[in-house]
Amino acid sequence: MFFARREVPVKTQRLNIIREVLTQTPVTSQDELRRKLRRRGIHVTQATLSRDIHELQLLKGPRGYALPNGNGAATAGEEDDQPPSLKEMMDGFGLRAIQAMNQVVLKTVLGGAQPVAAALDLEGWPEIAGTIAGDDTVLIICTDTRQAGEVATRLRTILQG
Amino acid sequence: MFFARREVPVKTQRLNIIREVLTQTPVTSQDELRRKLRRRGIHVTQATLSRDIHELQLLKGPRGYALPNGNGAATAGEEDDQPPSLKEMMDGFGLRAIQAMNQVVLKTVLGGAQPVAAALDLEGWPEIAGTIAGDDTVLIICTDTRQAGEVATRLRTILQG
DNA sequence: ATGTAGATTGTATATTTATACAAGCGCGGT
DNA sequence: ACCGCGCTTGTATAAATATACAATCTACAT
Repeated sequence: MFFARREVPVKTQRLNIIREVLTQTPVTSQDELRRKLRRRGIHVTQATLSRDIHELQLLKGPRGYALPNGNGAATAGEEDDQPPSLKEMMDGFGLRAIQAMNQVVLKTVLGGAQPVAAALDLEGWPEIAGTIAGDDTVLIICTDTRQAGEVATRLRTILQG
Repeated sequence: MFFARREVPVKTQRLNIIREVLTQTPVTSQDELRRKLRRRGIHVTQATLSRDIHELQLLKGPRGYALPNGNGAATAGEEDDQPPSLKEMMDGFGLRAIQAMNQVVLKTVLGGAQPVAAALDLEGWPEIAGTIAGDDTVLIICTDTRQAGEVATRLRTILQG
């Protein structure tokens, strides 16, 4: 018995073929995928496919497995999209916070409003009913004036830390 | 024993809350979702959630369940024209309405704010002075606090019916 | 009221997916 | 050579998800 020279990691090759199969035919279970791969000469178990699917970050919906959105290309890429922390965003973009009745107007660098608002939403502060972001201004709506004062203070603290 | 009057399909309400929960915290299993709903007073079994998830066409990826991409509203339904009704928009995108003084903050699915605001403008409710839409938030400005309360209530009714 | 059809849900279970564990392989250092 | 380390995989099984079936419940017509 001898083995063919291994120029390419078998696994990588298999991952590529999996993606190809998915663009061609719908696949609704790992076992179905296993059978389809077998027809192409690739013989692995369901367990391996489970791991492959996880690695490819495939999504499973009612129509079966699908490639991750858009940027499907980057294979081995592994940077986590950690939700950006509010502090980071504020340090990077935030300028100042001004209270106005039950609202707080947060000025940012041009283009910074959207990301700051997103980070703020993610924090889910209870005082905040919602935010709306323009280009360099985030409007923060609080349920009442007192809460707005609270929020403004806290934002200023972050701005200075 | 008597039953509360059923003004609203319990199911629709639950579906809305599921979507909201998903925008706030990651959910990696149906049982986890079940526990999170229970904290909000909704008590159903895993089997029901499995069916709900299928109906919402949620996607499951390595990070857990996620809302369907962008145009999540358009179901298998074919006909789409006419003036988009507010109800349709709310069913498709709306999450919840929070009153804040003379304003109402309406949270929506990401990308849903613009269409919902447009539909709202089209209705021309007299209590509403104007609306501003971001990505997932519509800010509704009313002429006074009382009117805002009225609007918030009506929006919630639509969300549940 | 009574009946019927369609929805909705829970229970129990089948199906599907994830993973703990151990075996095998390839590679580099000793 | 041998050892050890990291990576990959299969087996067996745990965990998660989907579904058949039956019980209600709702709406609507009789």
